[in-house]
Amino acid sequence: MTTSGVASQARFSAQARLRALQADIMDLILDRELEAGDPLPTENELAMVLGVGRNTLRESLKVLQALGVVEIRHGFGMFVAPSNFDALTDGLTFRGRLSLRHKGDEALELVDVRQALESGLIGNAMDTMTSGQLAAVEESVVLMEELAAAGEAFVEADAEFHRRLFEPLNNALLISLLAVFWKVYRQIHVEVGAGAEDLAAVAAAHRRIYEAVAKGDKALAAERLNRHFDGIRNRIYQVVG
Amino acid sequence: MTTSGVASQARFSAQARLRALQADIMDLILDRELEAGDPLPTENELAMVLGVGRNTLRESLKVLQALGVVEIRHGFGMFVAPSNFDALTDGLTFRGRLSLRHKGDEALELVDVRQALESGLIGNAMDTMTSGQLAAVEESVVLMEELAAAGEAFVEADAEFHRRLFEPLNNALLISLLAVFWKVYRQIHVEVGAGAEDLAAVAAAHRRIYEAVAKGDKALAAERLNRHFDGIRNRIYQVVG
DNA sequence: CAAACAATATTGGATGTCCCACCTTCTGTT
DNA sequence: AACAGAAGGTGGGACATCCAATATTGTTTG
Repeated sequence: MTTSGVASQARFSAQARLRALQADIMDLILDRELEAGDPLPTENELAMVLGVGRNTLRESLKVLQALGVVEIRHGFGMFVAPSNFDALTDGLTFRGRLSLRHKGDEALELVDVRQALESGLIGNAMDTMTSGQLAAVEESVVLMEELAAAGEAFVEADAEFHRRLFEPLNNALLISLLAVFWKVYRQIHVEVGAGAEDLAAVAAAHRRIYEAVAKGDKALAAERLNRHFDGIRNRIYQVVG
Repeated sequence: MTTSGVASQARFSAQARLRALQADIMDLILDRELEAGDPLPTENELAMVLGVGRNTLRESLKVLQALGVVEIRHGFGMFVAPSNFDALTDGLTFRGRLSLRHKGDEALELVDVRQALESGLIGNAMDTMTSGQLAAVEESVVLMEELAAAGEAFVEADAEFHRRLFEPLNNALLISLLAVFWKVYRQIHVEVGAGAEDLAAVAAAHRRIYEAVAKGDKALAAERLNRHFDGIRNRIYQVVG
């Protein structure tokens, strides 16, 4: 039933045929019960099996690579890939930058979703957070404060803070999504050139969030996360007027 | 600074070059201040400008199409596209199906994220929900009940219920993400072949959610949404357990 | 004059072929 | 035994060529 011949004469639109080809490749992986890391047939072999030209096949393969389905290693082969959300990052970043030229709607929507995820899940994360994980969060706060005192930006420490905050949930998909939103926001932020922010104030806001988490006060932690995101949202507002 | 020559001799990895080409195309769109719906140069022209072969360019364009950045219309041209998350859907669906062959981790993670978004945002949605929107939600409930009474599955009505629930937030990105998670879950569900579920019970669960929303009780609505997702999670457990 | 039809130009869709770049593995020498 | 180099196989990339779809233009026809 699967691996339905894409090469059949069907009068599908071009886009539908491309997606059908992608589906056929994915079905082939599932049919052969390949797992992450397993090798796929060579390009020529796949093109033969699926009944399409090599260039056509490559177009689909590159899409699947971007989707994190396959990993392509030059001179070695193609393999079933572990999760990868780089593609989503790129796409959303572009959307966000494009929207900033107008009303910034998409950029704001992105912040809204990230806020919903973080403030909505902080309670769950606190439920299973170990003392070691809590210490790691504070470590990020301290690093941010040190960098702020030195007048240096702390993009990486900021990202690390949020990542560690939700590590206890043990949800790779969530971590990936948050990373995507973080990267997109950061790119937009760079684009906007908002370099004049108060580093110390940002670091302090993160410490307040940490303190609420350390106290075990879920409502307060969610509230302070919301305040943090309000600040981010305001920065975007300032740019798009 | 933008549109850096990808064709330069740099010894980047193949994947990095592909992504650089994609970035160049997106930069070109931003540099020329094109907006959604505006036409892009032809394939040949773009290949010329970016200094790559047409097949190489096409591979990048297909990726951008999958990411919802450009829209390609056979025989007409290429245009800056409106948002499109079909690609994300496909990739996540594949991941979920693949994970079901083992422990189902990714499928469960997906449900967790969807649950976090819905139960975390239901309060915000209720804040701005109009009476008309509330009526639309009930309409979906009634439809589900009718279909359940007739013994028919109500996949579409179920999806519509959740979509309408969060329409008040006016966040296209969120709606898209929820739609993605819904489709992925549905595909996994079909794959799993869990057809023997109690339609009436599912419809009743949705009515209880609606009633909590109608009463304006945010905590209760969130609680009942959580119960609903617990049921979904259990169904996945039954399959992979 | 207007509507319907047909020819054409333009654009993307697809394939085959050729050569290059990269990685692994084998093999032979030291 | 260890290292170096050769060899084979893989994906990367560029053309050239033809196919297919769409919109436009021009002609025909009522």
